This record gives sequence, C-alpha cells and structure tokens, in this order.
Amino acid sequence: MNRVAGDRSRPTRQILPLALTPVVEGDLATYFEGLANPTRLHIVERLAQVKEARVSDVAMLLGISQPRMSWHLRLLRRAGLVLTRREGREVFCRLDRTSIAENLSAFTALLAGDGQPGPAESRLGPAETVNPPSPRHGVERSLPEVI
Amino acid sequence: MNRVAGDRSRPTRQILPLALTPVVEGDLATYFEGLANPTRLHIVERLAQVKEARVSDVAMLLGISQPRMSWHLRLLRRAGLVLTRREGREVFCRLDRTSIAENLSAFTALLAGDGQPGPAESRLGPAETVNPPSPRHGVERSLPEVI
DNA sequence: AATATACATAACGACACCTTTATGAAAGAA
DNA sequence: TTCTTTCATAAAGGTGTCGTTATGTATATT
Repeated sequence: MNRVAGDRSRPTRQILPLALTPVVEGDLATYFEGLANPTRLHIVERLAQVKEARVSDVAMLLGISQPRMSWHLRLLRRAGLVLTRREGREVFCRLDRTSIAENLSAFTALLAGDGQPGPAESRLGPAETVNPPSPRHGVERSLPEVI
Repeated sequence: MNRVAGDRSRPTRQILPLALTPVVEGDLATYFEGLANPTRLHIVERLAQVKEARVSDVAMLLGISQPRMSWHLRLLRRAGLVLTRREGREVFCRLDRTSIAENLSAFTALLAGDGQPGPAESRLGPAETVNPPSPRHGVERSLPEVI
C-alpha cells in the first residue's frame, strides 16, 4: 500500500475521544467532494426542506434510480453531510447540520487567513499595497446565518 | 453531443447583462469541485493569507510541480475561487472573494430550505415531529462572519 | 542574436467518479 | 412459505481527476 499517484486516498478519519473533533484539511476536501455534484446538491436541497425523508421517496422525487440514490447517499455520508437511520426495511436520511456547520466554519476560518503568514506578500505585484485589516472589502463580511 | 453518462458536463455559464448573476445549481457544484481537493485547499489557504501571490511562488511554497500548479489554478478559476492577473511573463493570483461569498451565500440559502416544500415530511418516520421554525437546533445558527 | 525564466499544454498512466443493469439480503405482507 | 418491498452491492463502461515528464510559447535578460 503505497499511495502512488493522486492524493485521493482517505486514511480513515481520526476519532479523538471526547473532544469536539477539529476539522483537518483532508476531511474538508472530502466534505466539499460531497457537494461537488448537482445530484447530491439536489438531495441536500430536498433534505433541507423536509428535515427527514425516506430514501426512496427522495429518489422518486428527483427522478433518479435506486442504486444511483444509494451511491450518492454513500458519498454524502462519507462527507459528513447526511445521517441515516434504519427503520425496519426502510432508511430515513437527514442533514447532519452539526457536521455541516463545523466544516463550513473550518472553511471560513481558512478564508480568514488563520495561520502565521499574516500580511506578507510573497513578492507583491507593482501598484498594489497591503491594506490594514480594518474595513474589509465589502462582500467579504456577510453571510446569512441560517446554517 | 448527447451527454450520455455522468452529469459532469458544464454548459458554459450564462452571463446575464448587468445584474448580479444568480448562482444556479450547476455552478454551485462547480464551485465546490474547486474545493474538493487538498492541494487546491492549500492554495486557497495560502491566498487567504497573502492576498496576492506569484503563481510559481505558491507552487514552490507548497512543494508542487509547475504543471500541477497550473492545472489546479485552472480548476480554481473555473470554480470562481481565484482570479489571475498577468504581469509580463509572470502571473499573480488572488482569491475572488466576491464570487466566493456569492456561492457560499447561495449554499446557505439552500440549506435554509428556500423553496416551497416547507414543513412537509415526505412520510415522516415514527416518533419524530415537525418543529416550528423558532429556536433552531443549536449549532444551526452560527458562522464566523469573515468571508 | 542567443539564453533564461514563467507559464501553458499535450501525452500518458493510474485511479476515482458516476451511471445503468443485474443480483443479493433483509424485513414485512400474503 | 412465498411474494413483495426496500435497500445495498457487484459488474461494466464511459469519463474526469490528478499526477509526472516532455514540449511549446511568450517575455525578459545577456
């Protein structure tokens, strides 16, 4: 097992015993992978509306086949976007809003530039200057708080 | 041209004349595709720290080859995450924070369940009830406002 | 002019994604 | 038990991702 080409392997997420698990970089990529597909976005959109739904009902509603639904549900679970619960032979799924908020929060922290290399331009282009971190750019601070 | 298997084609984003372009579903998937890779997340992380950087400097810093950097930069541009500016033979890149905020905002709107099918459980599982939309779940309303 | 630098692109290989079709397994209904 | 429903999974094919190496192109330098 040598991980030759492509860093797309996923080394089985660490589970820290009772500590709110920090979102590391690889997990963040896996999280966004879950969202990087129109079909899965539709599923997420649907689950955002109904809170919980039977798997095959969602598949029916979106007009996708059952194995296809199963496939995408698998990726959504891996991404930490969706939780499932079995009830007899049926499976119900819902958004994992906690995990979603954690990952989204980790991403915005990344965007905020947390980490040492503060205002150090790596060879800044001409006619461009480092601004003090005060009045951000405009759209740079706004987001509906409805996670 | 028939789009047989896999809905991963991208039909050349509509450009509406002077109107703040709404983020449609396919674009949102493309946006998240840009974030669905550790290397690209590292690039984004770096650009969040330095605001603008020379392409090959970022590549050097992250220890990735030049063609690899060029490849990922291409996807980052396609995703609307990064803007580039040519200066002679050099290329500088920076985050497209406007586009990033737009897409992130579109996603949170999707999570909020915008769209008709309000509190209609599609065959709700037993021992589970629809809550009124008042005091949300807890982590469900919080996000660092540092986009 | 010739050379060096910065970036883009093509070619290739390995693998992952995504779809359909076909089967399998488990739980409920007849 | 037998049939049906619900979901998971395997197989197979098409396509995209993602990495390296090699080559091309444009700009700066000598």
